[in-house]
Amino acid sequence: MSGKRSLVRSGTTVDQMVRAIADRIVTGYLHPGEKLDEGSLAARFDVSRTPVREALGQLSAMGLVERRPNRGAIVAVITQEHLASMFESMAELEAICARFSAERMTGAERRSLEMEHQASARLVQLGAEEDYEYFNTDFHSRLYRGAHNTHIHDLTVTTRSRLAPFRRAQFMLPGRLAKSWQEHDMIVTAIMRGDGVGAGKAARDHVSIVSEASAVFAADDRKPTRRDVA
Amino acid sequence: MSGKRSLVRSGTTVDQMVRAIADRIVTGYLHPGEKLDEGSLAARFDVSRTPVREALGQLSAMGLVERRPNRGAIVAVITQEHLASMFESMAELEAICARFSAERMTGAERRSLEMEHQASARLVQLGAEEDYEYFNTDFHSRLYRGAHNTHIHDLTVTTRSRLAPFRRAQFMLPGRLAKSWQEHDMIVTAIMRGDGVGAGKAARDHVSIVSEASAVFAADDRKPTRRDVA
DNA sequence: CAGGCAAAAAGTGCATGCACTTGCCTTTGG
DNA sequence: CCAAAGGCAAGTGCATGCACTTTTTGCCTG
Repeated sequence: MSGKRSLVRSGTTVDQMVRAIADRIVTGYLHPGEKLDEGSLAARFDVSRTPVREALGQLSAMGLVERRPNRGAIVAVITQEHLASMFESMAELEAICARFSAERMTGAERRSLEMEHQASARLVQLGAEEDYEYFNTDFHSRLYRGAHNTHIHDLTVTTRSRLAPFRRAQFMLPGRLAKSWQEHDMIVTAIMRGDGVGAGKAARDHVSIVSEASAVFAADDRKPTRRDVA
Repeated sequence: MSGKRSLVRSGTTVDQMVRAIADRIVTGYLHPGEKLDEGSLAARFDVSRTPVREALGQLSAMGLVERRPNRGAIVAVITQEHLASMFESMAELEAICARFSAERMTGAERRSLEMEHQASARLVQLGAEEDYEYFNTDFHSRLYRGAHNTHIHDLTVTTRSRLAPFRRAQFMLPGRLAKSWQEHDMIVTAIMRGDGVGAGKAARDHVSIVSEASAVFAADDRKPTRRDVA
């Protein structure tokens, strides 16, 4: 290939590739079932096929990509059933995190959780979709960290990221901000009074509702739109 | 490298390498912190470094291996804290599986679970450690499958395999077979009567007890024994 | 004799090359 | 006109080579 690398590299090239491709999958820029040609990807990112191959291997280990021996890689196709199972798992994982958070969060964690949560009420009033989404991610991250269990944290984060492409559906639901805030409020309240069971239940319900919304949209999202490269 | 491959290959070479190395880690043949030199591994399995590198990348994505850029790979070192978090997660995951199993297992699944469980009582009487261990694995697999949730199933299986090296400790505990059987019995009974909450609780306790036993042994398991290669 | 430095050795990271597999398209015999 | 065969192009899988980074070694100096 030519001489210069276009991107400034922070980690290794392979890491960059993993992040770049994973990002494109998670954000829905690459669609399930879409072919991932090593050569094209290599050219696209101006690296050789070797790091691309390694990246695809890792993504395949993470479940974001499917690899058929000798037949190339595609963005992992998620069946309706598997999607449902992931949402259900997510609900359970969030429930665990919320329960543990209620039992284990430090005083500082609790205060900061509640403060941020109260502050976010303003975003709801303003209807600031995007800002609220940002807060929402942060809110859930707090629950995951608050569980004080690194492994659950990891499982939850990766499951959540795998669901990301299917969550954007809920954006369109009317009144979802207010509803989401209400549900968060249930969780926060339970956590503040140290009610693990209540927090878990509230968190599970919260995810379940998102899940139902997303599943509806996901169902007719099967158009094979290709938007490959510049 | 020379010409012949020593092993008969079922999948791709990389897959073989992943399995081979993962197996050596999970079975404890390779110790946490042990250096994984690409060249040596390549020579050991008679392949070039390329597939070894890819395998290490995937294992790193799975968390079995740690990779420091430019500084090689080592078998993932699991801190006491992370180990505890994995056991705790395992307890929760098993609880979910048991709960779902109680609610969702088909008639056939329930019958076969109970039959096998009853049959295993004989292994306890005989003190057939190894056979019981085999049954035990099968028993838990049934719970994971019985949950009818592929994602939870996957999370549980991979977490379990990551804990495998630390579970062998419990082998030495006296009277553990009978105790384990009793605990299984609690789970089975709850499942048979469709008591999800009860099954979950019983499963959680079951794992917690194993966890405590293992943690004790794991604590003084830090000797850096090397048994590299032939 | 410890500390530090430089050169060599070891080992990683990526690019490239080639053999092989797969999919497709053409051709040919029925 | 269809089906099987064959060949071609595209693409994957692995080996090898080289540049670069880290680690080690051996020597020198204070």
